[in-house]
Formats: sequence, structure tokens, C-alpha cells
Amino acid sequence: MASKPRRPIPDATVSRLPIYQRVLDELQNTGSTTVSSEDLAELAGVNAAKARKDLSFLGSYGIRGVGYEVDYLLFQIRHALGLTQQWPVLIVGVGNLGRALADYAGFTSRGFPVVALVDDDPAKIGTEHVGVEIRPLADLADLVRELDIAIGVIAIPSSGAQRVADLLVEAGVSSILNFAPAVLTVPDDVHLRQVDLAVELQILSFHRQRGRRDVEARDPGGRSG
Amino acid sequence: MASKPRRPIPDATVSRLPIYQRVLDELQNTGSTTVSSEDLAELAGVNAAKARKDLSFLGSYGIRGVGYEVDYLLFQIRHALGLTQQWPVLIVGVGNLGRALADYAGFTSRGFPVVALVDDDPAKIGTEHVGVEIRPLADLADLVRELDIAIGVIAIPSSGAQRVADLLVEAGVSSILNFAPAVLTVPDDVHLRQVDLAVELQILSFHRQRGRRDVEARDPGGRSG
DNA sequence: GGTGCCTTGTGAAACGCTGCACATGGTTGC
DNA sequence: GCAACCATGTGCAGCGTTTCACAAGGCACC
Repeated sequence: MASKPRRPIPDATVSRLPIYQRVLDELQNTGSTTVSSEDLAELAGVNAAKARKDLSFLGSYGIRGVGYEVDYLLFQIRHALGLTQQWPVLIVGVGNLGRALADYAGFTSRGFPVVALVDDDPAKIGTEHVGVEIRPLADLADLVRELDIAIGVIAIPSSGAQRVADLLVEAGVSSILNFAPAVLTVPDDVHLRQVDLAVELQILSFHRQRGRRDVEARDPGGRSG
Repeated sequence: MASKPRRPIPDATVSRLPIYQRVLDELQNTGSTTVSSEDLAELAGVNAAKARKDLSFLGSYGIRGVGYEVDYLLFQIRHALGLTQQWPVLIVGVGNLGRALADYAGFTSRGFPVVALVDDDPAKIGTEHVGVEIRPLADLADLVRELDIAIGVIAIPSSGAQRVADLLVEAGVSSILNFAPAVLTVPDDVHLRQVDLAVELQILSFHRQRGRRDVEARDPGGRSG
């Protein structure tokens, strides 16, 4: 037994593995055969100790005194992330965002081919985008079954997002990526991730605001007891 | 006034404030005047105690025995997030994603008007999108100064992302939202947030993979050394 | 074959976040 | 004005993540 996960991989580590993967990909393209945790961490924008601990959750794939073999580490990360196979993606909503996502080459090249597009606008149904026919919302369940959809992407206004999420779940999709600015409710066994563009801007706004306040008056007082 | 930051607001709380804001916005539109932490938490998809603790960092704006006044709490959250004013946004890269972002009504309606578009494709320069003229990359610094740009959005392929980030920083932009799948380096006083679509998919892939492994119970084809 | 150098892998401390449980304090009804 | 009620605000314990510091282990050179 080799690649059995001795310890569960922490969420924080999982969210960084794709970054390491991309960095290693670039290193591979530049001809590097080995890399130290320090160099890898630098390229990934993290602490070297963190990088080592992250990688240690996959197993002991480093060579002390030398570093990590790029090819082998890359394989192990891909294996851990489940990127040794393709995961067909269905996008609901072929508006500006849906089109941008469908066109995004990074999806297909990283193993997430967009194989189905769904929309409820009669004018769009039947037309093609990037070689994929746009189908009506009613076909969703059929498409999921026929194309073995692994991940559903919600790229519609928030008003219909919960209904679409319900449809996806009902059709058997257990991984959903939601771009609608709404809080969705799904069963526990369905993995839902949220990308909220307005939230990101508001967080930036907060820090900018705070920075100004810091400059205005640094107040060490207060009634914290 | 006198709204001194008693305690620094934790990052985790900051990232949830925009959610509360959106929920309160909806409550306001439905005519609710007060809301309990339990109801608010339910709508925001979090624990009630967490919601109370989050809000307590802004100050004691609740009424014991009653709940929170929607209007007032909304004002306080907006104030904390710096949303009492508009933050002009510049988007670099008017490809599919850049257009989608420029068209996204959620930006302007939440106080982030897209006032400038920049691209390096000569065919696009001079044309308009959503009423904003597309200008060459060389005009970036001028636009930042003239329009008092608060936030720069990078929506170009990763190969040019660092260069554009450098240009933005040099022009005085201190808040950057990056959609390019690359690790960017900026000075400490610049706030950088990363939205990486492929990373999100890979995290979903990991969880799906893990679920399957649980089902398989044993992994065939493991490689030991 | 031995010595010294180099990098990994990890124990442990520090830090931040979460969630429970309850004291606090304001409101309502009489 | 008083008592019962109710939701907030928070002390505290538990948990996950980060970071340091160092022992363990492999390689290269002589």
C-alpha cells in the first residue's frame, strides 16, 4: 500500500495544492528536474515550512539534501487532486460570464472540459458556442446522465440560482461551483464552492478604508478590558 | 461619529460582512425593520453565535430582547466596509472575462463603477464597451490619475499579469483584484486578492476524488517507490 | 569509507477562528 | 413599578493552521 493517505489532507493544504501544481508545471516546462522547498515556496508565494508540511501530507516524496523531483511530485499532486482523469463540466447560463468561462482555455487544459451548456433563453437555444450546442434548462438532467457530468457551474443571476442548484442536485451532480451572489443550500454530500466577485471588491474596499483610518489616527486607547 | 475601531476586525469576519450586507439589503427590500441574529445567520448560511460575534466587532448595535434594526445595521456594515462612497474600478484586459466583469451590474450597483477599460489589442482600442472607451495600456497611469482609480482588475492571460500589476502599483493603485492564474508579487502596502477559477475546480475535484476513494475502499495501482 | 554539508520532515508553540453556554440588559405585559 | 421573557454580547474551551527550530537522513567530496 503506497498512496493511502496516512493523515487526512487539511483543507488549507488542499487549496494550495493547485498552486504548487501550476508552479511545478512551469518548472517542468523550463527544464528543471528538481526543486527545493524554498524555491517552490517562493514561486508559490508561501512560507517554505508551510510548503514542506503541505507536501508531507501527500507522503515523503522529497530527497533530503536535494529537494523534490519535479516530475514525480507533479504526478503525486495530480493524483491527490484527482487530475489523472477528465471531469466533464456543465455550465448553466450562457450570458457574459458563462461564455467567458466556456472560452477559458484553462479549464479544458487542466482536465475540466466544458461539454454542455444550458440556458433558458429561447433565442440562444440551439445555437453553438465553442462547438457546444446550447440546450434548454429542461434537458439538464438528461445531459448530466448522458455526458457523465462531474461538476455543474452556475453562471446566472442570483434569483434563479437556488432552483438551478436543486435541479443539479436532483440530477445527481455532487460538485457545484456557484458564481451567483446568493447563499445556496445543498445536501451535506454535495460539495459547493462559491465565487463572489462583489465580495472580493468589498474586502478590498475594507482594507483600503482601514488603511486610511490607520493613517488618520492611530489610537492605542479604547476600552478593551 | 466617534466610531473608533475598538478591536481590529478579524479577516474571517471581514469576508462575511459583504454577505450580511446583501442579506440585510434583501430584508430591507421586503420591508423588514428588525432581524434576529438567528434569522440573519440562517439567511447568511452561518452559525448564529458567529453572526453575533461578527457584528459585535462593529460595535453594540443590537437591541437585547429584540434583535438588530435592519436600516441601522446596514448603515454600520456599509460604513465598516467603506461603501459609503464609490470606488472607481479600472479593468485591464477586455477579453471575454473582462467584458463579463464590465457588464456585471453587481459591480456598479454595489459602489464599484467600472470607469476605465484598458487593452493592448490595437483592434479594440478606441471602441466602446458599456459606454467606456477602450484605451491602450500606455494610458494606464494617466487614467488612474484622472479618474482617481481605487481598484485595478487584472483580466488578462497570466503571462502579462505581473507586468500589469507592476504598472498598476507604479501608477499608485493600492488595491488589485487578479483573475490571472499566476502568483503576483506586490509591495506590502498594496492589497492583492486572487480569484482563480481553475483552483476552485481542482478543489472540487479533490473532494470528489476523496469521496470515490472512500467508496472504493482500496486504491488499485498505487506506486510504492 | 568517512566526514561535512544540505534539505527534508516534524514536534511543539503560537495564533486565530469557531461554537457553546450563560450572564447581561433591554422590552413587554400587567 | 415589577416580574417574566427574550435576544444580544462574550468568556472560554476546542480545533485547525501557521511558524519556528531542529533532528533525521541522503549526497558529494576527498
